[in-house]
Amino acid sequence: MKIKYILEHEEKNTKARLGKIETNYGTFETPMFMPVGTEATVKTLSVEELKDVKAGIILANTYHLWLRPGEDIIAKAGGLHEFMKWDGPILTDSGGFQVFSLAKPKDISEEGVKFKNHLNGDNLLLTPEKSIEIQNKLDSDIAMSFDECIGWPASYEYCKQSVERTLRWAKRGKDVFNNDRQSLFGIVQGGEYEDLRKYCTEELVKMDFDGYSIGGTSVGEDKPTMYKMVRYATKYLPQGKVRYLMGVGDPIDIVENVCRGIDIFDCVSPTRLARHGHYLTKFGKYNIKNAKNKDDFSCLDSNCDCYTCKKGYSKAYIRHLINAGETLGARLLSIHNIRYLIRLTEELREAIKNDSLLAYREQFIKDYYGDKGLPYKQNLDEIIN
RNA sequence: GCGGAAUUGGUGAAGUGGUUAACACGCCGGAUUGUGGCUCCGGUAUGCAUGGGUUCGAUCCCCAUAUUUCGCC
Repeated sequence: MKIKYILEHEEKNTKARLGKIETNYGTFETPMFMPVGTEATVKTLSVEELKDVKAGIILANTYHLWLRPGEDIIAKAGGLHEFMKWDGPILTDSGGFQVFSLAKPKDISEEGVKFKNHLNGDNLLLTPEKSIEIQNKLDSDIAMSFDECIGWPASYEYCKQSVERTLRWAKRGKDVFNNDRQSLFGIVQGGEYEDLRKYCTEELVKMDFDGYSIGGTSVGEDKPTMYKMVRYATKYLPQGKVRYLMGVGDPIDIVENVCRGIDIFDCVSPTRLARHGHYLTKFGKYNIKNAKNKDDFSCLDSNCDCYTCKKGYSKAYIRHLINAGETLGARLLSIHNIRYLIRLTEELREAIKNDSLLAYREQFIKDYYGDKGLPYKQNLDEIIN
């Protein structure tokens, strides 16, 4: 079956929504943070650990799995769930972000995008049809349309033609889509221009996707710009379908965008930060490598319910592991960071349920930024109206 | 005991008779957003073994001392 989004409650004072999504591999509540497992693994975590941090769904990457080990191997294994032994929901990204991060403008054409396989130098062409075909074989629960993710800033003219292309690519992908057990999302592009975001959203809605996501964010723009881009899309999206904001995972961005009507987020940050020795807490982001942690035998965050903190692994020990390049360090911090972000969405759900999201947001900012205050000018108007 | 060579920051080391002593590692900070997994960006010797001397000026030249190291007896 396709996924089913059930809207349970709309927060009274903001655009936030409480809901749940039913899939073939279980139901999860939204808003939800989705850890990234590019190579069919959330880096350093076992599936038991993923369950333990209460991940409702994870993301895997079409581009990477296409190159290695190849979608046919995964299909032969019985699909991605069976291959990686994860029995929860999976969303596959289409490769659209690699258009932004790996391909050069000259490699992008109407047909698709040329890539160079870094493993053996092969020239590869990824097209909307190919991306969908791969995702159909991977058998994830949610497939993403192949879009053109552009950087920021981008001119109106470039965004406009890019939106048109993304819409044509969305249509081409939808036409060849062939997997009853899988759902397909459209991706809203349009840069920072409201009329383009609106147009793109409305055209995608006409095509009737199973859910919608917002792309082209966290590509270098400032926060207020990102929040506007989000609002330009959520304004025109149907209430009965799920909204997924791609690539966003700074804690404040999760809070702000939940307020603007987003249901799902994904981001590499908790695992990448972990590998580089950073950890998140209610009171901000910290660097475990700082010399002051050398003999600090307290845990990362005494209020945290993650395995790392409950077990009582100390800052001094984790600092040592990170400095020594031991993978357990990255793993303990990844568990902590992912749990932090998922717990953040749990708290947001609770606040939505109680219609107290604005107060929660206020307190979050106070705790996380302290005396420094918000690093940007807030616009409450956007959240409320 | 005799003779040679060496001595530059936490480490390995470049280097020059004349403003800021290269580079690398480490260390100390910071960055990281639909992940091309050890990446990127900063900072980090007021001093070149010690004491004398030559010189307008010495880390660089000379002498002595110390230490290390090699060879010979």
